[in-house]
Amino acid sequence: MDALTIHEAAQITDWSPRMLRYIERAGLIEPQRSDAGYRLYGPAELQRLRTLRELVTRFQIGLGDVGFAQRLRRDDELATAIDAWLQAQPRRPEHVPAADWLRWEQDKHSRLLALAGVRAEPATAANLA
Amino acid sequence: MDALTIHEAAQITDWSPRMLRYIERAGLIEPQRSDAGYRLYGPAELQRLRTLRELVTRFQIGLGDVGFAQRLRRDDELATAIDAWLQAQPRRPEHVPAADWLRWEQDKHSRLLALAGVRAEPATAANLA
DNA sequence: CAAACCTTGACACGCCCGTGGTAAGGTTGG
DNA sequence: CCAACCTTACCACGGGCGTGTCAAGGTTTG
Repeated sequence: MDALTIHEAAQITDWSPRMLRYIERAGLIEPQRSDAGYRLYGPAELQRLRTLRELVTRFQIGLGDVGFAQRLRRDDELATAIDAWLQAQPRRPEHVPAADWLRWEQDKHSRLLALAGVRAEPATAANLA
Repeated sequence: MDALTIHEAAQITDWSPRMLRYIERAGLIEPQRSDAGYRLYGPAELQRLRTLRELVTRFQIGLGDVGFAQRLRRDDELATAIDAWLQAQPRRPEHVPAADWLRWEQDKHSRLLALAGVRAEPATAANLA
């Protein structure tokens, strides 16, 4: 059997079993189930779990954000509406708004991460998948 | 002067002054400032405030979600990475995952909205902008 | 058959989000 | 000049997020 149980999968992907269930509930990674209902993580799921960790730590985003991106890609009406709204940006010639937002977004975890010494490796977007 | 102060803008867009400042802090709508630093909301900002309200109430999303979409559109590396991750969906033939996620996402506000009697009008995505 | 897993559900905790309020101080206008 | 606005900076508060732990019960395995 090349499918791992939740504890095994957790151990080698550096998540907790709790978080694996949470990630499933968020609709991000839904493993197969055995006849008795046990979660079975195959190689694909394991890889996905590892890259998910990469994603959230490297860009300082939450699982909810990834879920929202998924919803964006699934719900065309939502994507179109948001796109339309964002496109109607007021002409702001030499203002730099992205930086502000980024700073605000990242302030959340800044101290925590500084303390934890988290240092994102310069992995390319391509090798993330 | 066709630019409104924060209270005036709040009143006619049905936000609170507090939320207008919050929205600005989130990098979503940043009005001009007068010499003394007063926020000045022009017609464009007012329209954007109204459609923003439409957006969040109709799709049950948060300001953080809109901000994240904005970040997605601004940060190409992030967009590429997330896209790559989402694209690597495990082949799941007859499973319907989107519904679960949607339900989970919407459970947050369901009771509140039900009580408040919020009823999204079937506005099209196009007329939202 | 007992130990060691697994399941779902619940309680807890600290921090963030959306929101309101208030205080201390600057600006505007009659 | 004073009332009525504006600014930023805080405290508060309910609910969500990310996480751990525990209980009650079913499953797998030596």
